Amino acid sequence: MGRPADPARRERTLAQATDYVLAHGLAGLSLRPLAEALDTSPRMLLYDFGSKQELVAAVLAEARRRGAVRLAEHIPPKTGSVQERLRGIWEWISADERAPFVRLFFEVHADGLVHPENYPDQGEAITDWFDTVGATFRDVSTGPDDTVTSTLVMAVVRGLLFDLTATGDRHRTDRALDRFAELLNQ
Amino acid sequence: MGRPADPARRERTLAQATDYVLAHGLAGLSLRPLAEALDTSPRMLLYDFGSKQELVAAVLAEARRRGAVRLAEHIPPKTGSVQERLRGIWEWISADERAPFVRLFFEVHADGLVHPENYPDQGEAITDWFDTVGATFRDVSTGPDDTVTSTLVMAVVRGLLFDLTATGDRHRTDRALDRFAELLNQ
DNA sequence: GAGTATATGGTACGACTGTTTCAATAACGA
DNA sequence: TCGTTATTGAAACAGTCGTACCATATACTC
Repeated sequence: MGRPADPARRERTLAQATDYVLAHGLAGLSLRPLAEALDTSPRMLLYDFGSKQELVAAVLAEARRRGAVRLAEHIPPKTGSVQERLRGIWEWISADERAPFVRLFFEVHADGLVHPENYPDQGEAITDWFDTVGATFRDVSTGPDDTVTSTLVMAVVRGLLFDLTATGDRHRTDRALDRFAELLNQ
Repeated sequence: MGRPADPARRERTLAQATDYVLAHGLAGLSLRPLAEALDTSPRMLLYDFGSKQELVAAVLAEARRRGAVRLAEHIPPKTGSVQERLRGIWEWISADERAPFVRLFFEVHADGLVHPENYPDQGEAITDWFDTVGATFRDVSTGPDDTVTSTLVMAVVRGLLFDLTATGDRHRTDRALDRFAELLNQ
């Protein structure tokens, strides 16, 4: 008996908080401004999530979940040349719409380097994509469980994303990716 | 007349502060703990640097200066194969001794994505190395002012550094670099 | 209605932040 | 010694932070 719990509220708050973090970043996140933007109170945020740390963990999990869904929607077809598939991934992940995700991705990585204890599953964020990427570039892989090709492809993508977000030079980064595609194809 | 100024104190403090930031990171930097570790006071830090923001700017400039010096000392020789030169750069920059620099590098980049106004010369941190890298890999460049090869090489290095710092998997990242060297050599 | 569990608002605590203010000290030239 | 400038200490200011406490309101069963 008693008033029934409303789990939907927590989920709604989590979704909005994730939007907020994607828009404003993780670094300066503070409960009071966040609560105000979400039309709630710090009191309720702690009531639903226990502590700021748990709230952040939930937000990051939700962001990762969203990213995985979008990636699944965009799995490049196995048809086409290596260049086409690589360009497909690059164009998708380097598009302006993905900028908030990319920014949060870099932010979490940097924070994890200073406070590794807060990110016990940081390695997964890297290796999670290997199955997908490895399957996509099976024809240029060295074998069935070739993690090296996936590692290199993702390193190029992340490294160029790093460059692009820092310099904004899309032309140069696009051409560098094309160059890599050519090398990979030989 | 009057007591003579002591510019050496500011430089000494700057050097120690740079050590501290390299050791502890930029994110949680606070004047009081910093001052205590440097055996001085917040009062003196502001006296010498004006504000925390200017202090941070000075520390980052100093860190960049140190990095440039170390890189200059380690310019890989133009002799040897592409693999050897690439491995030389990778082994140097991915060594444990460089970890504080790498960490600060990623931290500054991430913070710059959230607060671009604080890092007006962020692009330089990327393009600065192009002359050196381009000269080192002139034999695999497409021309005298080929920025694409430099961009790609540095992207691979940064991307693999990202992977290595997140997963700690040195074997896999080392092999990925070798794979890239093979591709580049053809 | 009573009983009960969930959901909130308001407020204050203790710790921290960068920075300022005021005063005192130290080292020089004259 | 005196004037002058550089240096330094102690304390306070105004703000923010995450969080805890206490009361109250709400929605349900019986």
